Amino acid sequence: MNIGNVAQALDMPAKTIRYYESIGLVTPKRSQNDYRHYRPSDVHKLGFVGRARSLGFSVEDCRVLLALYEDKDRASADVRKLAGEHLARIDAKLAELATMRETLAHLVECCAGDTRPDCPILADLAGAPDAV
Amino acid sequence: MNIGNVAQALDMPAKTIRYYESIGLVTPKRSQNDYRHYRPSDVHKLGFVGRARSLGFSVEDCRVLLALYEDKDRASADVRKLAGEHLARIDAKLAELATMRETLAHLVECCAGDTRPDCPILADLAGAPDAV
DNA sequence: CTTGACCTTCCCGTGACTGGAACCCTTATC
DNA sequence: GATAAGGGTTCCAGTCACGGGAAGGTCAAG
Repeated sequence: MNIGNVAQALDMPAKTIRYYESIGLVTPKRSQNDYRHYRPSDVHKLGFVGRARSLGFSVEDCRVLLALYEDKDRASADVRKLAGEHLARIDAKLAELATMRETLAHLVECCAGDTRPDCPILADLAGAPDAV
Repeated sequence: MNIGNVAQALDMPAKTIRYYESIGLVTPKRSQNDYRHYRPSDVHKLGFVGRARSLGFSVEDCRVLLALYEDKDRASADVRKLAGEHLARIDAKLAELATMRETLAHLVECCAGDTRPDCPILADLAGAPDAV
């Protein structure tokens, strides 16, 4: 398969696939005309990476996950550790975003949102300590 | 105030403050020795930006918010619109993260995490359709 | 006078791509 | 045979919001 077909099949930009090759993540063979030639196993790996990315794993995590996937003697504990750490990061991010959301939602609610200039959002950002 | 004092007072890296100047966000005067000299109003603006950033606003949003803050004839609706859009982005991100978290937490739970190689996390990433 | 803590500018690196330029290969059509 | 469309290739620059670190100027204390 050429890069375009792979891109279409996996719904992944060709640019991204080339990027993954540039960092040595999935390296296809080349045809005589220098086109990238993806075998089914390459396509499979790219799909793997795509799914891991959609779960929020970093590309470097994907590299490790791929290596574990290829290693038939892996310990599942290694995978779970990686995934658990990632889960913790997600939870931290969720908590951070939830806090932001609370504050922001409250401020938006309190703002009249009309033609008058008075605005509790700006007042808060300016450092007013009046927690309404 | 010199940049170091401001950095300490606002708990904001000096590098960040210099960066804000480099993009024209908060521009201090200079002393004779070419040191940056921050007046109280500059410090206030930096604090404003810091709080807006901590609510997740982009630096460009901060620029707009600062302009609105300085404009005594602003309409609060403009501020609320900006904040509302940002709130929507946060909600979208929250939803995305929550979905990730669900999937990941489920997979982590299902993984034995021992010395055996069998791992539902890898199986899922590999594209196995067995939703346990 | 020297030491150490500041400050300055400048440039490179981050993560994970995306956009675009300039150019090559293949196939179909006129 | 020329040409145009639609692939592919490389490389370079930009994104966002800084952070690290080098090379050097300035200032207050001992």
